[in-house]
Amino acid sequence: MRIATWNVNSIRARSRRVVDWLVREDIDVLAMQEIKCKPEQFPAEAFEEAGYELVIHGFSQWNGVAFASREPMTDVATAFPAMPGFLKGEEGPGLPQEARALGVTVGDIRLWSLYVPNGRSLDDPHYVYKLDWLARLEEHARAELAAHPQRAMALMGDWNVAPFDSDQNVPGLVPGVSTHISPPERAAFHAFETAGFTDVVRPIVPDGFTYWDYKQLAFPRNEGMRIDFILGSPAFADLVTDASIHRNERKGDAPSDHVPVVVDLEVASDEDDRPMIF
DNA sequence: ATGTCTCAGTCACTGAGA
Repeated sequence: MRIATWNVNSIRARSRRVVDWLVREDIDVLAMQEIKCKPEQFPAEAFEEAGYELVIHGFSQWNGVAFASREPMTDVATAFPAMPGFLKGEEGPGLPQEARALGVTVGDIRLWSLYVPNGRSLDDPHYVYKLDWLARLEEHARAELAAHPQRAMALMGDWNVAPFDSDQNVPGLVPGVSTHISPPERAAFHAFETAGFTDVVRPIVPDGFTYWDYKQLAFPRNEGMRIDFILGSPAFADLVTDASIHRNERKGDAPSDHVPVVVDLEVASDEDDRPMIF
């Protein structure tokens, strides 16, 4: 079974490219972020014709998360418990939640598609929101693991954090000013490891970025960041047989600014179960 | 030089977000 995560940066602008990649790479489940549309605007036909079911969560032209899967998805959640909201110019509790988290169950595996808030700058309310959002997510992940210690569960998406210095090569990033590299963000990310969730890709793919800005020839200069991750519970990590970062998806016509991250699991899919007929 | 990309709102641009 192959599971992937991809910040697609508008699915309407990229449906052909995404579906072609899914088919070419034989992906069973894709977690998408930044679909940038409402469910009724999602280009569903292209996915369905290729054999994928969809679960879509989007409110507007901003954010938005979705799953495409060859196998049925159940137990859909459009937020995790106590997920903070945000509204520019407003503060305090009770702000509207954004479309940044989507949970589904495929087979026995619990999967989350996550689009962590950007943070914007260290003195912006969005940065407080980002840290709070990550802390509440970590609380949920920790509670889920305590309740179901044997369960395979993955937190996959655009984390908007470069956890290590080697995870970014962006001249404009300034320590003490820029988001994505600040100690509180990195601590919020590493808290998931303390909670029992490990980056299942890095041991197999130790190097490489997952995002390059459109500006300033960032991709040809390889001025990118590694900010898209798949964190797995112990049971999920035990299933992983391989992983890959699909750097080539940053090339060619109309790419997203992020590339897909893939894990292979030793789980029999329906396809594998089908008897061979000669 | 925030030098790109995407979408909304409104109709050739600007604003917002990343």
